[in-house]
Amino acid sequence: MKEIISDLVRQALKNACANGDLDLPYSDWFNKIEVTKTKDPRFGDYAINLALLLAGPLKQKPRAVAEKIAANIPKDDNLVEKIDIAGPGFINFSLAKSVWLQVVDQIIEQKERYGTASAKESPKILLEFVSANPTGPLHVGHGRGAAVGDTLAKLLKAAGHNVETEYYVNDTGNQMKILGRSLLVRLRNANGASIEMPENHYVGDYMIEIAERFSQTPEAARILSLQDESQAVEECSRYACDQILRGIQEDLGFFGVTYDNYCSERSLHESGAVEATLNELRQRGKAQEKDGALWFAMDGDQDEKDRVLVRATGEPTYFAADAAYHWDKIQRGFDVLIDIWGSDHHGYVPRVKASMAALGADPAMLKVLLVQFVNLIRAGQKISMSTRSGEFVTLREVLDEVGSDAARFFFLTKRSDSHLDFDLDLAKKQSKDNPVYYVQYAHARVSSIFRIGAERNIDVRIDDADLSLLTLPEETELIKRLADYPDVILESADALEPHRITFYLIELAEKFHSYYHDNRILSEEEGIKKARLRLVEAVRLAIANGLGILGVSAPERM
RNA sequence: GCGCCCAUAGCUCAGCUGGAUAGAGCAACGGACUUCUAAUCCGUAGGUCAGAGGUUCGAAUCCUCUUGGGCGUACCA
Repeated sequence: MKEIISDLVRQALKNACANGDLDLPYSDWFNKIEVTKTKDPRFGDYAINLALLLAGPLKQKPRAVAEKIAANIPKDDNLVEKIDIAGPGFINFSLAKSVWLQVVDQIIEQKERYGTASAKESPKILLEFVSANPTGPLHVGHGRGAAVGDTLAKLLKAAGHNVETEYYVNDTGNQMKILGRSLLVRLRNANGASIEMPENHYVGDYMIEIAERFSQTPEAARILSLQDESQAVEECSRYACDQILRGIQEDLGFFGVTYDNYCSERSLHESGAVEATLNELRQRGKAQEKDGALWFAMDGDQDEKDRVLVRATGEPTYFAADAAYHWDKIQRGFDVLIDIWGSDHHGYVPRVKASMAALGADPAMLKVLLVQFVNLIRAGQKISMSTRSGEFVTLREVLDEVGSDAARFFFLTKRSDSHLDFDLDLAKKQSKDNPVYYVQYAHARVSSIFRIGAERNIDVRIDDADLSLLTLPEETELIKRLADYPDVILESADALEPHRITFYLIELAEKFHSYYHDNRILSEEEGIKKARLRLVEAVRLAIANGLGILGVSAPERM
């Protein structure tokens, strides 16, 4: 919808330049046309502030500039009902009624495609999220990352972007060794030994289950008889990692999250990608030996200090693998890399960007979304969580309690960069307090109107509806909100802020519930009935599409 | 110490990338069910946008400082 306005203004600028009304200092003003929705209906539907921006460079009064722009806007009564100049120099547009009515037709025609932009060829985006270490089950914090990531992927696709999703599996390194040793100890103890679990090892219940399952395989017996301790640890590690990763995938599947690709850290080592990256850094003079280790040389103020790539023991650090991983992403042909990380990793961002710069890539390619922690609230109290003691609430537990729909929706009720209080009691509540039900209920209500109508042998076909019968102000208002949907998709995709969809849906549902309450859809009057049915069907489609992006179901009845 | 993020109604949060008189929802108070689902709706009240400067036509939004929270600051991942 905003595109319509900006097209008009672009045309107006062109005309004004041609006829000498305006002497534009820069041609790129054409791109500075920013159309905003107005807050107050007195200011029309949309507004531009271009005259205020141009006033300075043109050395003219904003209102005078506005007059000149407005005078050059092509007249089209089917499009624009009214143009006003207001306040310090805003140009306000009121669109013609017919434009709004067409929105309804458009939604009915496009159905699930409404709000989606046509696919673009480039840039290629790689979206990496969750990537939790396969050392234990996902906890709620990962759940938030999963909800944000998966929704963002759907959102970017809807906005026409070319995006792939990926999970990076840290299946090597110290933590994997500790994991393997944790399993080996359990295995041996299950076979009569009584070894104490070393400090900082994985003691969670899930490890007991894995050990029990493992001990029933012939593999376990073979490993127990191995003389080579490190090989036994290695094999245990692989088994545990495999089992845990499978569990993670199961939980994610239950949460409606799937990936286009999994990338294994071990494979980066085995394929020589890590070594190649280190060599490249050496050649470029960005990696130097010191104190027996290989250090990454940080340029200027990229990061606080140099970082180790290869330990004195000869083992590469996580950073080395991650530098290789991001380099690998670039070589796979991706133009934009989006990583979603827990906010506790924020200090890591400059490091990875520096590694990209050192390899000759543009660090701006990488956009890191930091997702803040989740506090679980029950009965008004925070549930304390600490990873160290193993006292964390798993994603699965939350899903089992509140369901995937409520969980996904709740994770997206806040911007990802602020802390989220997740109220378990609220998420289960079936009332207006709970925004998930509120939005889903709007969808179910529309569905039920059609269902009931059909049951009562009422003609509920909407193909021949005459929308001009929609004369109530709240009907126009509802349509205007529907018309916002494509803009919301584009803008939230652009800002990488999926939570905007959530808020949009709540507002749309509010408008619908209010309209529904005051007006009978299955009206006695045939024409009005059809027009209203067509309108609410459009509402239903918009809600279904929005919920689809959130990965939340749109039930026919509740 | 240094760095990153955050601070908006009693509570939980929006605020469309610097625009016009800062908005919702809870909670509080007062109303609406013979009707297509009351899992809903309508109304009232609630603010020094943490504080102080600065930038400009214009600031919750940008810059500096202060205060108060979260996180980070490993040859861990």
